[in-house]
Amino acid sequence: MNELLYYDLKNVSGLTPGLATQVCREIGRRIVAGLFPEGQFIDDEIKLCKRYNVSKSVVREAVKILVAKGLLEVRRGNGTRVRQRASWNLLDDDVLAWHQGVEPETDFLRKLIDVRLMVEPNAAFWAAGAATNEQIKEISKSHNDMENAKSIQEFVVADAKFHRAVLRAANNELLTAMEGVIFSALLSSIKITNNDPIDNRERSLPLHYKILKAIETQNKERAEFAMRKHMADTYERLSKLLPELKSGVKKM
Amino acid sequence: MNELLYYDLKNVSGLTPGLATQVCREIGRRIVAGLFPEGQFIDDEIKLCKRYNVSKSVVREAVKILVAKGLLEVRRGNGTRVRQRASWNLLDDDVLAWHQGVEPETDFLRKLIDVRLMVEPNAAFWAAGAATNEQIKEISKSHNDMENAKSIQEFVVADAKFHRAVLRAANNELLTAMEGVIFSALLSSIKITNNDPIDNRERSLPLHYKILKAIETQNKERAEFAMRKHMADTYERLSKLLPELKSGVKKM
DNA sequence: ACAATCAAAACATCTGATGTTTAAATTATA
DNA sequence: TATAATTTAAACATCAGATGTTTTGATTGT
Repeated sequence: MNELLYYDLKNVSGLTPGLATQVCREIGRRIVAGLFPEGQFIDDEIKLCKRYNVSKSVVREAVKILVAKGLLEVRRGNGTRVRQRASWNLLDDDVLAWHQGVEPETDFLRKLIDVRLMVEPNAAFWAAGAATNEQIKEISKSHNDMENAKSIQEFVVADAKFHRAVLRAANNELLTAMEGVIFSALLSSIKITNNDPIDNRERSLPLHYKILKAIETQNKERAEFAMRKHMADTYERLSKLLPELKSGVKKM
Repeated sequence: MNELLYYDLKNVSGLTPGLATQVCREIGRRIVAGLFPEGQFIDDEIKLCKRYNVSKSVVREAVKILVAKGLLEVRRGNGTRVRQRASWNLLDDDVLAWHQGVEPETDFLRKLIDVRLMVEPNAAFWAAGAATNEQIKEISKSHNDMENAKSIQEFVVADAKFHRAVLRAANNELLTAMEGVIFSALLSSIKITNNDPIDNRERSLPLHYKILKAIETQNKERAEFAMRKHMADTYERLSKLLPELKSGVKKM
């Protein structure tokens, strides 16, 4: 399970979470894992206190967080129930992180990649037009880290940081707020390609290099095209291992 | 301020929010309005209790929610500070709603529209391929409501619901999770075009009709094109009133 | 100067009391 | 019997205050 890696990328590994956060994650993971049918009531506050050995205030804070993320709905005097998945804040970092604990669902992975396909080529386009030297350096550094990675995990982390750097370079904070989608898609993908005989690095490194160069030379169209090419390649590689993935995908 | 309208669209107007939610919104609005420089400490729990006349547990729950939305960062023994804007969950419904209370910032509106431009044409494309009869009916109904709207507000609400219906019809819950971006962009736009002599309805209704028809006839490419056309038109109309808007926009 | 100690500020957690709301069970009535 | 009013139990909401832990910075001693 790559949830921890996800949190690493988010730089939240440093601070020790309080009890409320811990309980929140515990419950959140269960919900995302699909242990509760939509609309089902969860245990009441008192039972949750006993189950997790914490006081009522801790439970209440944990529940409030989950309500804020759209996973729970509290009705006074009635109880607390799990909201339908369509109401979840699926772009929330925690919610995406909790998906990492579940067996990668092909359908969800496809949706993640579809969103990447919508967002990232455009992000590359704008990055080529707007990136600062600082931001280009960040992209370049990540590319370097990909080349020098000594393990699959190191490679994935560098890969994620590369794409995050491109997103950030587009200078649109709404795009930056979507970086979780990329992390989630990458971490899910790696579970599948891990055992792939084809070398992930050999194939994707040159594609990343083209993206980097296009952004460095401020060639917007080429940056967009290179990113789209890379996405398509990712899609294709995954589809070979997961034939179900291909349905409904827009072709280049 | 259209924050209330935003919440209406989200169907959260029904349930009365508890004190924690109220305090959370109060503080959240101030943060989004930019009343605190990034990194600034907010009042400590005790002061917040006094200021809002609530108990400590209420304040703590409110703060926990704001932490969950990325607006605040709590450090034990130290204090609670406002995180940098780049860390906010800008796609969170509340965070977007709170933006409605602020004077519409041209720069942020441009970013909102840029994201719409990335997402919605693709959503229309997929909707044309995957929409159920139920979903098409929803789109059609919204289009009807746009035609019959008796006030600007009614028109905007119907417009928002049209676009939401298209998003939902794409059958990708990650896209649905972005509907807030559309609401926010629409509500901000209306503040600008409200005084526009050009009739908003006359110009955008036929464009919406084309989108609807393309989805009904399952013509993906045409649906995408029609949506892109509509977005471009919106952009153009806004740009006439706000010349600053045009910078960095990708042309069709 | 430098290091160890101490104290104040601020958040974290626990406990238990009391208020409100909801839904369901009960009772009263037509 | 069917319906309306009432009561009650369950569950969340809020408050108050006690105690613990962490951080920062001031104090103190070498």
